[in-house]
Amino acid sequence: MDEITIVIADDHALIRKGLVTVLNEHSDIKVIETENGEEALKEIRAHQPPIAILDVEMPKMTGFDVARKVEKEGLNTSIVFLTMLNDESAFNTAMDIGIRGYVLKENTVNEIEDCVRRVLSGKYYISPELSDLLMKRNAKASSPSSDKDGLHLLTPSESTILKQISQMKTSKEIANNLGISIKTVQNHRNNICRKLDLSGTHALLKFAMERSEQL
Amino acid sequence: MDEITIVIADDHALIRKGLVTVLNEHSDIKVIETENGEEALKEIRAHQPPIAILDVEMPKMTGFDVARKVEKEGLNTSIVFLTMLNDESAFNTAMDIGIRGYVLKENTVNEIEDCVRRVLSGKYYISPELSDLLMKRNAKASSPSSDKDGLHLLTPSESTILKQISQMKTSKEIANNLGISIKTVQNHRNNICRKLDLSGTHALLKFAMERSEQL
DNA sequence: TTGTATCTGGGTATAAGTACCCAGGACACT
DNA sequence: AGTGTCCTGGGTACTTATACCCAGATACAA
Repeated sequence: MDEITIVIADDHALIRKGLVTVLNEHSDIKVIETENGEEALKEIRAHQPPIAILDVEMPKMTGFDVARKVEKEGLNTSIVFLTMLNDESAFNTAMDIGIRGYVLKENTVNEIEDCVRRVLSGKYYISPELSDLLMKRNAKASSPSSDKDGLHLLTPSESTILKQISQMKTSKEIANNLGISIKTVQNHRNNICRKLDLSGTHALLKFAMERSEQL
Repeated sequence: MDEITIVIADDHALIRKGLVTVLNEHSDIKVIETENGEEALKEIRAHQPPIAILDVEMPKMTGFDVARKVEKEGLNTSIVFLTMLNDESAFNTAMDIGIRGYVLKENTVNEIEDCVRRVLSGKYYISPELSDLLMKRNAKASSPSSDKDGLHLLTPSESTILKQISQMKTSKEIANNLGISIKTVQNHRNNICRKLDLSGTHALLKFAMERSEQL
């Protein structure tokens, strides 16, 4: 099997030591130690490891800062947070960024292996202590149907077309489906953009896909 | 401290034995053993314990059947499922019923105490193995995710760019984020299209958005 | 009737994505 | 030293989407 590189970052030497010890029990894992966010980001950029385990509270750059950078640059590295704090807003922020693992330091030794294995296979690992935070998010994410956007001011034709846009159909395809001119469809698109106050490249497509379930 | 009653239900004597042993380490817990769903429901009705730990696969009534009854009758008992199966639809059904804990049998010994403690204090406990199922629930209609496409033949740069495409970033934005030329990004896009055998308008964008979870 | 909304099409312009062409430099492997 | 891959850029073309302009037809209400 190929050797796996893992970048770890924590400003406490003792915790780094523990992490390295646990991870090194697997001969196919190579650990790169760093002790602050800047170093971590540098190593992640250089090696693009499949996983980076980051302390949240670090000097120079926090784990959040690093994770946002990694996400923004689209680096091919899954981020796992390691933290002492069971904090709801921090957790939610982490989930929004797209963190793949969230482990509390209290039970690191038992969980870290599981976590790494699962994240490596493309899954998530959230410490059970955070299950109820996850449930809360879950509840929030499924419930809101707030119609605070201007969907209601769309005409029937516009709604029909918006629905098809959300299915990633092109104007040409929509025109064929509806038996009308491409130009008409394009005009409708433009009107929808104005009504919904959308501008920019693919803004409409983006909007349509995000709300595809409400259409 | 008041004594706590816990009803457990499992048709395997060995598992019952193990559960009782673990729970009895706390002198303030009184365990009521049952070996099928009907018995369990009867005991739950009679004692209304704060927690009942139910095997999912049981004769007479399954754990699901019992949980639905408990929920429907408004009994004051939190249900924890204990199961061998890491099954998505079963998990989702359990969450819809309102189960408070979901523990896989593989790691019961280590987790069951935590689980009981957390559920007793009104929280949830979901085995970390199920974290990604929980994540999927608030993400939308997850795809089959049978990853047999050519994602593996993408180079690191291509993967990086594909990830950003899935976030609906334009080539110009991606170029800015990565500090390279728009032309380079466009070339990468084209190469990705060829490798993944994609053709047609916005085929790449479509692909990227559909697989955004796997990137 | 007049006015408004809606659907329908056309024109024009710019920005972005797809689809090819090309070449130099960096790096690893033989 | 050569081979190959990868990243990097440039050129060209065609298609599509956004963003405006315009006008005729229909239907409905003041």
